[in-house]
Amino acid sequence: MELAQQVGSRLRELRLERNLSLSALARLSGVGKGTLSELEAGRRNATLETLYALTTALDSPLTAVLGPDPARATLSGRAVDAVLVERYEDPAAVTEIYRIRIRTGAVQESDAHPPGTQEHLIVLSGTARVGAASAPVEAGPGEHAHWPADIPHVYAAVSGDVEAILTVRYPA
Amino acid sequence: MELAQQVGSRLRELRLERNLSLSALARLSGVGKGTLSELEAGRRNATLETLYALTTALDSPLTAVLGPDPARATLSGRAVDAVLVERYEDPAAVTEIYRIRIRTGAVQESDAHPPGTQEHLIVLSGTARVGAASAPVEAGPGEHAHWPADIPHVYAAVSGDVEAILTVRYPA
DNA sequence: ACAGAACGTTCTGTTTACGGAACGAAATGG
DNA sequence: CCATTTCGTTCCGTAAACAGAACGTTCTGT
Repeated sequence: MELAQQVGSRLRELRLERNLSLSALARLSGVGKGTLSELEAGRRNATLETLYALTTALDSPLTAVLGPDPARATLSGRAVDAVLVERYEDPAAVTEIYRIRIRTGAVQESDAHPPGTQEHLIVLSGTARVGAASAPVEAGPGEHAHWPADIPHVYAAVSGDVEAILTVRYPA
Repeated sequence: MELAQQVGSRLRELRLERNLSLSALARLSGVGKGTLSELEAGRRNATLETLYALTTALDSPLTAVLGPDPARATLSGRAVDAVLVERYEDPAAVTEIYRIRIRTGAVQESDAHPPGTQEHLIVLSGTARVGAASAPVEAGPGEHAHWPADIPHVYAAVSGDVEAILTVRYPA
């Protein structure tokens, strides 16, 4: 089964990253050697208890062997790929944090968001040109930009691909 | 078993939130009625396949039935509580994103981090006074502050508790 | 070169998670 | 007011996940 195979290969990856032999992990976790062998081969649908014993021995969260979280939405546009890292709702506003990459050679325009929306960008690498469509600013590695997003705004990479953290905050 | 009981009660919560009967969820998910009954009672160690069928029918990520992620480390200091939201490693640096709250009435001092470390703060609510110990700055809701963290620095809340997003980036 | 240990896979018997049927209780409706 | 449906739990036979043993193979060390 496909799910079992995905879990199996992730399990094997984690084990090898830690330079553990299959036998060693079996001993550490208290899981049978044969069980682990077949799990890694994707020939078993593990029980939660078994998975928990293994991930605990691997000092990993249980989620490390489950697929990428489908709730972690990804948005792809002309020049920007974004993956949602976190989303909070508080009484006043909704805050979303994205890990984004801006590709060179293209400009992405975004229409106005709800009134009061603000965006912050912290650049990790590359140089970005972002902000209000009428007055974009540049931000290099380690720098920050901030603009109102309730008017049309743009994202572009000036030099090299840009890795950055984008925070969007809009009234509830 | 304790793990099974936690999963069971979360499963029941999710089902009730959606106003589904146990029988209806069993039908939707293709899981046996008896199986689901005993799962919710915490009397079974579910198989991944079964859990996946159930969470899919509930339109929830698989992680919704697993406990809170223990990898989400929390740090508590004199004035600051921080929960790690995300951590990336790239060839050049490590980036950590925290959701933090700064309590009023106390000042937290932090010693110098590794050379080259930078911190960014985006304030969601309240007014913070943060930055180099020798030259802190104020940032109100929606504002941003940025300082080198390889020297002693401070965190304080000027008015009301401060909710904010803290990004720490230091060379690998 | 050979003994011994450790490796990962395959086999074996037991336990248990599974789907479905059977059950009594509560809700529904004609 | 009784017939029918739907509810959640319990029972049952089967399939499979489990721990541990047995196996051949590949390291390790003397």
